[in-house]
Amino acid sequence: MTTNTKTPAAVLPLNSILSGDCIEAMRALPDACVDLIFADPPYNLQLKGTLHRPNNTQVDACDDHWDQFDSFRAYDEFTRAWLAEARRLLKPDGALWVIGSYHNIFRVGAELQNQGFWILNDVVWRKSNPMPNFRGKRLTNAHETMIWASRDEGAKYTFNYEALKELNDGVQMRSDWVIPICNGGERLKDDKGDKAHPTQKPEALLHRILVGCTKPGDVVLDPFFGTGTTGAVAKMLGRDWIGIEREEAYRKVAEKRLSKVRRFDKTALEVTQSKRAEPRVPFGQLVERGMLRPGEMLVSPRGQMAKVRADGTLIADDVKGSIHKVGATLEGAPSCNGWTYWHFRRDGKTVSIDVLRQQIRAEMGR
Amino acid sequence: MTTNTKTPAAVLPLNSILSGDCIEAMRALPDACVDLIFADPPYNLQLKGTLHRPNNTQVDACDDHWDQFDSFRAYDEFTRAWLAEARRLLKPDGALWVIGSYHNIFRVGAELQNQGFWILNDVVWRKSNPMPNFRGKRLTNAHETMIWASRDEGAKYTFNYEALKELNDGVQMRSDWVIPICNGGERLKDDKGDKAHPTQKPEALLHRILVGCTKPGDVVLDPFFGTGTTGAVAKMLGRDWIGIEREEAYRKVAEKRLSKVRRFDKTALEVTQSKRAEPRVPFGQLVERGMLRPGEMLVSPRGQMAKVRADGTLIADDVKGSIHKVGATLEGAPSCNGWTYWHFRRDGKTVSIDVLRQQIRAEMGR
DNA sequence: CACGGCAATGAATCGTACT
DNA sequence: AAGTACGATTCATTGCCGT
Repeated sequence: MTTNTKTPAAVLPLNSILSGDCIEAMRALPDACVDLIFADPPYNLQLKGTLHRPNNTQVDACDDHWDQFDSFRAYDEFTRAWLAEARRLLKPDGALWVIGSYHNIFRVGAELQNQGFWILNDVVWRKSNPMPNFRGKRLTNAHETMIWASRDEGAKYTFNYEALKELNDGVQMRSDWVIPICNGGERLKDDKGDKAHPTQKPEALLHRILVGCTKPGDVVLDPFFGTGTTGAVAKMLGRDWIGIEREEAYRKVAEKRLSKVRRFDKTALEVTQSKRAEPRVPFGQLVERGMLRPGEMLVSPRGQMAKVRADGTLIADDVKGSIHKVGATLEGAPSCNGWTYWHFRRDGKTVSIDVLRQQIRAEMGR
Repeated sequence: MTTNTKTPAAVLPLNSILSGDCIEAMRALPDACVDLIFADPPYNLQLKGTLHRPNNTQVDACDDHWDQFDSFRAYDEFTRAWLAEARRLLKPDGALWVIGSYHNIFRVGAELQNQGFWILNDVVWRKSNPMPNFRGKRLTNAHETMIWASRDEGAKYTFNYEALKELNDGVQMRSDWVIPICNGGERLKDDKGDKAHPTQKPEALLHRILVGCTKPGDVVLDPFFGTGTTGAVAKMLGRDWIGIEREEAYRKVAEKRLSKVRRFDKTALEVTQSKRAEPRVPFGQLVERGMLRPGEMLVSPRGQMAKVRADGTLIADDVKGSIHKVGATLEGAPSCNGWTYWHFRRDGKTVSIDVLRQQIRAEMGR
């Protein structure tokens, strides 16, 4: 695979399901074309005939250690191949989510790290209604594990912190998510009324992932598309999606499902923004506009004083510099947000200078 | 290492702490001599800079030398070596528990499988009070992962299903356990009042593992003993233990701690064979968390007495069972709400156990 | 003594944009 | 590319101290 077989992004097969083996299908896509990948790979180590040893002989059912080892090796090879393609398709600041159980997740996680992905969190899907352990020989297997990883260490991955915090009743979202398994009306059935897919994931899971880790208009790839939960939620949320699925029966169910999905209206898609996303206002503008006068004194919560200078810096004793630097120095702190630290007096009341910044931002919005 | 270097089990260094490197120390022990291994290996955290809270105080990070590895490869080699020795020390029907975070657990789990261990469950320790994510860049890292594995596939490992079910108030124990982090009076301090060990595990965690996966008189090995939580709980529960710890400071703290631990009395250690119980917040959690101690007496409004047992059941005269069943039997009533019926004494006052349930509910409300 | 306020702290892979 | 400056960011629990 060379990197000069690029296809213009304009011809990406957006919002469609590709048929065929996921590794082959990924090879036909250009480098760095997707923002997020959600992957729910098979974890049956025998993979029902889909797994082959490196010499192309088929792995069959086994229970002794050598065969077990062979089976692990074949699974590792499969994992290495699809993860490498997934990595190639990700934009530099893209990220990957992968879900699995104890049968496969340790192998997937180790290979992720080996390839240079940078794990951001492991997340536990805590099932509120799991299937019990009927034989009483083990604990109820009541969760699955997801790994969230950026393509590279230091990448500027998307994380809508405030949005997830809102989803979680005002406290920051944790790494353990309590979500019911997919059943009831959401569970897709085939013509005979049986479940259409053995491991259909709940839309709530994908909703949280896509709200938290993508922006509207992002491209989301699911190389193990199944009956299309990823595509359905992506469509609802106004994200573009690409699915890959080799089983025709699943593709058919997914096509039908997706044709019925409607995008949420635009205002419903807006999520709470971080302050970081708001425009930067230089402190000097407050002076330029006459909201604060040169020579005026600012005061900190602990009673520290500083004088405003004409160039938008402060001076306190022998300390000069920005509102942040002077605040940090006076507090002996490694850093300080001068906007919330400093206050001024008007009509006998003490007011945060951040109020003035908000006034300017409000004017900019008009 | 040949298999004929066996030492008679009689000379096993039971109930003592071995000093030195865990791999070397394990090599000095005979094949197939322990029933259960609990291992809390270094996590290889790979922390880079310093982290400050929003109030500018610095987070006391785990940056100890013993947690530093040069590369994944070095960590894998370390993992391979200690796991191989652990496997050799296990009896054929023995089992291993290992705890870790996303930094290391995938590598440990994969190597476990490579060596022929058979994973029985992965278990999530959901922390009720984790440290938040201060910069809002990721999800709150609110859990750690444990792997429970038998030495071999098909082994007849110990699993006290009924005991864990009783601990969970009559419903099957799940693979996700909500337990607070270790702090307050349980957290060991050094001479200066600082935490004696950066990563001391809560006794409730070990209590559940040892009640569920060992029998009285079993030998429990902890190759990363630290300040001895495994030994302390093993001693309370009447299990023999062996600890290995290379840091003298930790050994000293552990020795002092263990000298003070007392074994629970015999009736408290008997584990229920029957079925029964039903409600919601498990009474057993009060025991695991140390809110009530095995052997402690409860009293009813009419002065009936009952003793708390390690699996969360009560015993009064010849009546054994849940708080509800014992209450009903003593009253000659068809049923009884044990939560309002039973009381315990603290500081000379009589308090309903329902107060403790409300505390747990408050914790779990999040 | 009870209660409230305030400080301390826990296995953490914890910036970003501009010059 | 590297250096500099801005400025955003926390939850549950324990324990001390003052009223």
